[in-house]
Amino acid sequence: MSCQPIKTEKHKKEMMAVQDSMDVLSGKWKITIISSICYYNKRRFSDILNDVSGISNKMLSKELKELEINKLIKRTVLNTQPITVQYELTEHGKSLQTIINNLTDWGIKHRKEIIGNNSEISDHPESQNILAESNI
Amino acid sequence: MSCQPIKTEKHKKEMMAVQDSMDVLSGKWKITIISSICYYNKRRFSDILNDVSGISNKMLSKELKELEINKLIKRTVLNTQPITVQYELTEHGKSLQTIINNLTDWGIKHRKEIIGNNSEISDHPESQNILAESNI
DNA sequence: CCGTATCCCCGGGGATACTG
DNA sequence: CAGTATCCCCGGGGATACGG
Repeated sequence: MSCQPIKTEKHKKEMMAVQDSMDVLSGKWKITIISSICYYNKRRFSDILNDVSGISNKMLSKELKELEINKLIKRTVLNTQPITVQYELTEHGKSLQTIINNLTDWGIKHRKEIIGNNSEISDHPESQNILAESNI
Repeated sequence: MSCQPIKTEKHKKEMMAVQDSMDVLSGKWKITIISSICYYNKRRFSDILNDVSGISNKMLSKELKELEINKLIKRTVLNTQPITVQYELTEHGKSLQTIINNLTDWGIKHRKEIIGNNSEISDHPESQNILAESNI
């Protein structure tokens, strides 16, 4: 176990890196917004507003701005009447695609997992409510 | 473009899956907590408290409970004096390892990216402050 | 050591209305 | 359509103290 301190150093760096990611990606709607833009390639403000269920225009505007500052998305004003605005991932933003895909796959898997486990615990339909606040 | 509706259906499902993931993983500290447990394999309450800089015992307790309800982590009380509690990933929780690793890699990449872009914009050291609230 | 309970404050964030 | 401004409320979450 003499290698423990070295392992710990490594883990600390890994933890810091995760924190760095979360500084940019946490926030109630960021990941979902990015997913919308990612899957549709180019997406307008009002479209994202629909994609991300529950978000307000105020929050969408705010989070888009933050993502833009962090160079993850690019904002383009189109010469339409009335004006529309298009959002797309930057090259750097596109490096998140893997993560988005993983999260998508995991979401599907998780849904199955939870439903499966619940029916193991009890057959009562009411027990479905146990799944922790999955519909805030 | 007659395939557009089909594509849209697919994207909607993908978006829903991401939302499902985020229902469980969002929350100010969840991902970082999971990372700590993931990298150290088994981790005690007080250790996680140290790993996740800034978190309070109240929040750690709360988020751990939620993760446990969602079957991502397993809680074990050890017969030590005084009592200690150990957390580890469940099998289902381990399926997040890929995502954690990706987030770690991306964090490192992102840090380089932002510093790089900033020095392109300006040589002034003060411009470092532009990086959006990366140290809340 | 591992939490829970209590107090309390601030700001996240919704609803609505307005401008370019 | 895209976004900003204003108002306002509720609960997230910190600090502290205590119990098992």
